[in-house]
Order: sequence, then structure tokens, then C-alpha cells
Amino acid sequence: MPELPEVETVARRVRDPLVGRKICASRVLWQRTLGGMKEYEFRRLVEGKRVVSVSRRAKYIIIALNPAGFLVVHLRMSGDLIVCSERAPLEKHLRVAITLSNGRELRFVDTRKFGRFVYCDEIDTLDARLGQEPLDESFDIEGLYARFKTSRRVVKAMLLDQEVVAGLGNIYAVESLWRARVHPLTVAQSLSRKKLHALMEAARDILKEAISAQGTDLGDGVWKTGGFVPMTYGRAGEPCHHCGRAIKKIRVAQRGTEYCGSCQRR
DNA sequence: CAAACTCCCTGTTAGC
DNA sequence: TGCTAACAGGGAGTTT
Repeated sequence: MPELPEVETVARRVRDPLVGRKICASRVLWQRTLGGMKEYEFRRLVEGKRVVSVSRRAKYIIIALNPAGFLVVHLRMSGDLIVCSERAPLEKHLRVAITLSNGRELRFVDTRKFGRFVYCDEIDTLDARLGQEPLDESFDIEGLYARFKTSRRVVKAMLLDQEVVAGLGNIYAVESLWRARVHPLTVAQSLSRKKLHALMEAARDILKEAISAQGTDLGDGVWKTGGFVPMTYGRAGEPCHHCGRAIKKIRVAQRGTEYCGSCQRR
């Protein structure tokens, strides 16, 4: 499932082919992908505009348009963006297609239909709802610690909350907790400053490694390109790479959560 | 107010 | 073997 590293990988892949291109046509094959906007409205707001930039915020891909507006893309579980010839055969799960002036086409393909490809006039409200970027130079660990100190939620739920830290999903939350040897059910306010530092250092290192590897290959057909290999996620019952004991699996915040009962103590 | 639950979807897999 | 049920999961919206 696309999380920060996978979204970053997609953004980088489509940036060059898109920036500077003009949108001359568009079509929508699954209406709900637009998040409630009517197709004719979407087309009116998008067609004729030029792509200014492609960036990432949390798990969103932001395509800025000139003279105004943004295409905000969320891949959710199974979404992907590709740029190909407008004459290329249509993908089975194609949801939105944006035809460019050079005969190429930006396509949003999304098997499970959870993804969103929406037009927004501005992105300030989106930005305001999202927490810190873990890889930003300005990442404020003390601000995060202050937030943890006031919460009785478990640490895994905090990591998954995009309002707290932006971009971590289930896989990288699980991996970060394991590397920092923090139990996923540790109550946020009981986590020491030292432990939180270790946890976020692990998270940042893992995210960087995963970006370098172009994401994680889960072998389930959802995300095939990445070379990052999880140490804990998806390995329930298999030996822990620290101590050799079997990895356990529980549910935390409605998500499957693998951890080592020996290495990660509360 | 914070925290937890529900819903949206389809492909894959476990279980009978 | 062939079927069904369970599972996977991010975030918006709703309920506790």
C-alpha cells in the first residue's frame, strides 16, 4: 500500500513528463474518484490549464496548475499514476485520464476504488489538517514530544494519525516500532523522551531507505516496483531478525500489527 | 473533546 | 476442486 516512500516514488516518476505540459482533455471512468465533484465541473476546471509543479505532502500528490488550482491525488490502497501514450490500451481499472498537449496521457489506475483524484482551488485547508513531515529539515521532535505527553492513546495509533505525523502508514509504523524496540501498545504519554527520539530516528531512517529502494514490494500485486524488504510487517510467526523468537500479531487501531514480544517491551 | 468505530472496494487467500 | 467468507487497509464521517 502506498505510504510516504511509495507516494514520493510516484511523484518523482510523473514530475518530468508533466511539468510544463498543458491539459487538453480529460475523462472520468469512475465518478466517485472525484470526491463528489461532477465530471463536467472537473473538466471545466482542469482542461486548458498547464502543470506548474508536482510535489508530495504526506501521502498526497499535489499537481499545481496555472492559472489556478491543484489536482490532489491520494493513492490510498491500490492507486497508481502512470504517464503513457494516449493511444496505449486502457487499463482494466483506469479511473481518470488526463490527456496532455504532446499526445501523452496521465492515468489514474486504482483497483479498489479507494483512491481520490480531486480538483481543489487551494490546498491550505488540506495542509492545515496534516501533521509534520517526518523528513523535513524543520522536523520538530520536541513539539511531537509535547503532543505525546498529553495523549493517552497508544503509540501505534499516534504514528498512524496523519494529524500527528504525516505520511506514515501501517507498514512503516510497524517497522519503525520494531527497529526502535518500542511496543506498539505503549501509551503515548508514558513514552520517554529518549524512546520517542529513538522511534522517530528509526522512522526517518526507514523512510529514507524505503525512498531509495522506491518503496516496499509486498508481493501481493498492489505495489510491485519497490526493493525495501520489511523486517516485521507481514512476518507473523517467522523469526525476529533481532532475537530469533516468533513475531506476534495483534490488532491495534483497527490495523494488523506485527511485533516481537521479546524485543519490544512495554 | 478525544478516541473508537463504520464505511467504502476488489483481489487474494484461508478454510471447508 | 470449487465455493464462500475473511482479510487487507487510509481517511472521511459518525458515534461513543
